[in-house]
Amino acid sequence: MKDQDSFEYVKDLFTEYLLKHHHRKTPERFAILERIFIYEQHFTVEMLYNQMKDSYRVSLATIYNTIDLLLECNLIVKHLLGGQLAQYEKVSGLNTHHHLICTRCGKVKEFSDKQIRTSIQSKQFVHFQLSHYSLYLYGLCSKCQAELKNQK
Amino acid sequence: MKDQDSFEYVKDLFTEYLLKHHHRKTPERFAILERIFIYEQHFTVEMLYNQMKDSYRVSLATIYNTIDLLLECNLIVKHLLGGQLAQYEKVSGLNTHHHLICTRCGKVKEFSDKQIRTSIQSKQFVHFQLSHYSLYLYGLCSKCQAELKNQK
DNA sequence: TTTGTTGCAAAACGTTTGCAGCCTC
DNA sequence: GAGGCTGCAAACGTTTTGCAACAAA
Repeated sequence: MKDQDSFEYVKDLFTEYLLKHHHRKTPERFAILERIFIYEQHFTVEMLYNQMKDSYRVSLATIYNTIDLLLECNLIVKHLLGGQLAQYEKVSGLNTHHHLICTRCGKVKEFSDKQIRTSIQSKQFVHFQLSHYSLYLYGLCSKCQAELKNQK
Repeated sequence: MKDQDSFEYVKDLFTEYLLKHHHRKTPERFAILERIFIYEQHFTVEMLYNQMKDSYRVSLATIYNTIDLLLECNLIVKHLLGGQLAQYEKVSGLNTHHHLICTRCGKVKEFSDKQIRTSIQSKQFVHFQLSHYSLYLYGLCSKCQAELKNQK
């Protein structure tokens, strides 16, 4: 059995999805998927575009196209955190985490809390079929707290 | 003591913020604030711009400017839910709610759950000063569930 | 009087779209 | 061979910016 976070496993899932929905298995799509699964942190389309120049050059249109497919099959999630660009993140197995976002410098930090996870996941909805969720906590990071203090 | 959700109360808070930060108390800013606090649901800049034509015409630049100020003093919150436009919402007192978002039709519904609220609000952070948070649950609304079923 | 704010229009920005040619299937 | 996919560039729509005129302090 393959490791659920390995590229091979994810590649299989994506292949299966493409076949099922009669989409084509193009080399561009797999090159993009491969690059995405290297990121440990959030990534943007711009990062992907610039950093793939050396390995397998693809157009922005293709990147957006592929990202849509990956979102549809839940291999990545999209975060709109207020900056210019949308941020994306690979979905890695079981550990859903939450986000701390500094409203001053925009820095994003992840954390995980079992009690919060449980309270959300145990919630039952009558008319809603939950697939995933995002929790964003806004506030000031330690650095910005210190800087604001010094300004006074 | 004024009702915490009344326009007069909110106006006072905004005035105080403007004075404290040496911003000017312009009629445009209060006209925008007044219109915003009529909305019971989310609103967009476009809605604000079109609907203020009759009462007090302001430019888009001024609307964006004022919205930034209202965000800074936590009288409204911003939601980036994936559509073209950013959505905003007035902050009304104590009842923080959460959002159910249909990934197919984009419809947004609110709900509130005490256990979820408590688990989030009781969380302590060492290096982070929490100001507010947003929880978005993605999935399929009942209508889209039915429509997908019929397609098969 | 000073200078922050406004309205207007142009610019900027990420993202989407149209289209001819290519390459899966 | 049919038609989905790609790259390119133009288009799109929201948001930001520059600037002269205005008005709050």
